[in-house]
Amino acid sequence: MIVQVIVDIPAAQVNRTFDYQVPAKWQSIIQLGIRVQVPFGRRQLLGFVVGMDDTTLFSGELKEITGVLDYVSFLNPELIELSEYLAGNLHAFRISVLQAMLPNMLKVKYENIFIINDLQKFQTMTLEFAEQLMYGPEIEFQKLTLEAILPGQLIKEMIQAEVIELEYRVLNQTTHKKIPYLKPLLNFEDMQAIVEKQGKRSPKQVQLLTYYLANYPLMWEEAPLNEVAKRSGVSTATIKSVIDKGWFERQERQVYRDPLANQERHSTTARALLPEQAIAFNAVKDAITAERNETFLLEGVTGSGKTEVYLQLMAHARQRGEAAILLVPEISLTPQMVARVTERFSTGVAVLHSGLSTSEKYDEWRRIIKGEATIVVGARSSVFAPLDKLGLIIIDEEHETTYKQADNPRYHARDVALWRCQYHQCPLVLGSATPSLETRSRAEVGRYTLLKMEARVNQAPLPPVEIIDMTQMAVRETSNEFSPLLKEKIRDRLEKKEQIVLLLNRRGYASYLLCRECGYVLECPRCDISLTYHKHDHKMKCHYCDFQQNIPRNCPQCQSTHLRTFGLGTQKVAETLEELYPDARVIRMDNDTTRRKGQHEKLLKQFAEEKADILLGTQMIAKGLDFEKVTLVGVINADTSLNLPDFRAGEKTFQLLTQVAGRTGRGRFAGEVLIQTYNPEHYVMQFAKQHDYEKFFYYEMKRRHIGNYPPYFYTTLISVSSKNLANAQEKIYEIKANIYNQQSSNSDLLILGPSKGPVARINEYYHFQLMLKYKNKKLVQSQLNEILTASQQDLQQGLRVSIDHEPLYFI
DNA sequence: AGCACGCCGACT
DNA sequence: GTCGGCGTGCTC
Repeated sequence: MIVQVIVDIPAAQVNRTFDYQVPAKWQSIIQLGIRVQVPFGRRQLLGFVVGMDDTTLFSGELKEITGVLDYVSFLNPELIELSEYLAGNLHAFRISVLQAMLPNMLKVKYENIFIINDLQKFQTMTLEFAEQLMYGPEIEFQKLTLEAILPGQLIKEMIQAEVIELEYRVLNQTTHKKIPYLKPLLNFEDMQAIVEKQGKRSPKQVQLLTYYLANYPLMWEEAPLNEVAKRSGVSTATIKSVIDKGWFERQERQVYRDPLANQERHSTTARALLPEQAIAFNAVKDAITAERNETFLLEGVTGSGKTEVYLQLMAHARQRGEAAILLVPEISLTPQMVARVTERFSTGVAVLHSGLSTSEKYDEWRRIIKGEATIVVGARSSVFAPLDKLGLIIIDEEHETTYKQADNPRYHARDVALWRCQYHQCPLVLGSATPSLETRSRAEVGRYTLLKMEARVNQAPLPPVEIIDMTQMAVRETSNEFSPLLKEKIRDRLEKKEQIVLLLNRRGYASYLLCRECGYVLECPRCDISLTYHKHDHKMKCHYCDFQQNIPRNCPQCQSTHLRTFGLGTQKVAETLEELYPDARVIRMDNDTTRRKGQHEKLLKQFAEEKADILLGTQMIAKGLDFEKVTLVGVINADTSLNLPDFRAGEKTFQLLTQVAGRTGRGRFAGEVLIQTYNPEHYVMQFAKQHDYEKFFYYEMKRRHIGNYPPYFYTTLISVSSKNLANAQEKIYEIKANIYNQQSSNSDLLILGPSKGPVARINEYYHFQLMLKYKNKKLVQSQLNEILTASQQDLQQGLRVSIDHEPLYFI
């Protein structure tokens, strides 16, 4: 028996399968997708079985697999095929893709250990190092430890003399939670006899037996030990003594770590659908029933009830015995959101999000593998859930950039979903109030089916939006974050005891330290970017590397003491709010205040319970939250993200403004939105004011068309970085020249750059990049693969080359 | 990624 | 003469 294995080394040279022989003892448990231990060179490595073809082209002698790590495969044939497709498409290594598909717990650790075969000889040979060696009870040493203490020569000698031997270990990290169970070994009569005989002696033990007798035959099969103790009112110590007496037996049972164990569940039933909801529901439902691979764009304004449609669609898939995946952005994966799903489906729901521990995630994955969960809700990586019979995938807030992984493999969950739905011949639903231009344009040309929902469930109109021209304000006041109108409205809501949401658009904005004498701006010594002021620990920090320093007293350039922080931060605005409204209770939400796990949730809960009047925050407050007492939304600075050198700046700003505007007017109270901007005439502001996504779409499409940008062109960003500026620069020109030569006949290819990265130097690495815009994917594909293969040698010269398809950030 | 093999300079 | 530097190439 021969299998094809992908080994656990992310490098171009081994980015292919290697054939191995399977020893007879494992032939019955080997299956596709299983993890195995294989000898590779003189090491032992983890590998994934991705093929079971009994023939080999290898001319040498095949080695044998040396271990099997799983008894069930976590990858079905579909996912193995998908990994191949993704690796080729994303210019990533197959092993990286496979790892990205699986919960982290399936990653292994490696240990290189020197085993001592002959302790006596070892001790004599290493006598002069005895003190540092500290021979322990086990006669093993970590490879690195021993090498640090002993000279290489001596180690070599000992290996030669077989005094010590190097062993390569692969350590599986999977653990399974077990809980103790208790099972009586006595029958009813025996137990009765004991109770009578014991009389008043050991009353607690008698109490336990009496409990069993009274409840016969309940719990006479093995039952959870803690449960028995609780119900019978005895301690675990008592139980231990009856086990010792041989009356009972302690057993262990594997259980899943259930992250939702302590949550109360009320069941909900399907709500009646509005006409538009019903049309959307039926369209997708028909596709599910017909097993048709069709992609739908569900374009619904905030509050139009998309979630209800999702729930009913998933219920329909389940009714047919099919599984469904619902992807939501990590930030929207709140307990409320999760509860909404779990309450509708009492069982068989797996929830995957970053709040879970590695082992909890692993257990959720196992439930999916075993078919115990057929509804999967989660963030980006849940798109890989190993469901065998998929009936539907839904991506909520499909325009969100978090669906694209920022580091290798840079997959986009939307593309993965498209592939999987095609494989399963089932529909894909993309939901958003502000779809990405890529998606919306595909709906425009009929590749996706457009379903619109313009009516809101609560019948309330969308809140009126007012644009405030801040250019007038700038001259008049020094503290100009708040326009008079916004100040007045805030005061009004505070008086009415209503709530306020304030958005500080900080993308592309940071507070920096500036010398008022000479204009010097404090910069990171490792990156070409200014340091950001952090108030709570009073330090200047770099947002690209981890550099931080105290605030200097004097200007490093002119020694003047007139240093001042500039720029708008949430802390600063919070202070201003305090000055303006001393009685208002403000909750601040940004990266600093929500970094700790669970903090995000906690702050939102406080606001929901009306323990605060104002919620001030960055983008993270724009999503999902739904508080009916919020009657005013203020955007303090709408334009910071507008002027970024990014062709998606307009799209992202529009999405942000629309989203945050949707935070009000959700309840019985009418809401209102104020947007402060220095670009009041900008089309983004105007369309946001009208809540008109459609008009925005057509306008933005024209701009993209003129600029040859997506969705009219594919884009790929090639970046080179090195500590040596000249090397990086040389390499990027070389890549450009190569592409230029080989693609001379490709008239649809545009090459932009090379240019310095938006931040030219990050952590001592100089960045250069090249943007490719093209229409024919196939023509460019092979070229990019060549670059990836060549990057192996480049790496040895300290050059990092990376390829990013459809980049979302230009960094 | 590691590790071995291999080919040139500075020492016992 | 040998030890050891790290350049090149292979791993079923």
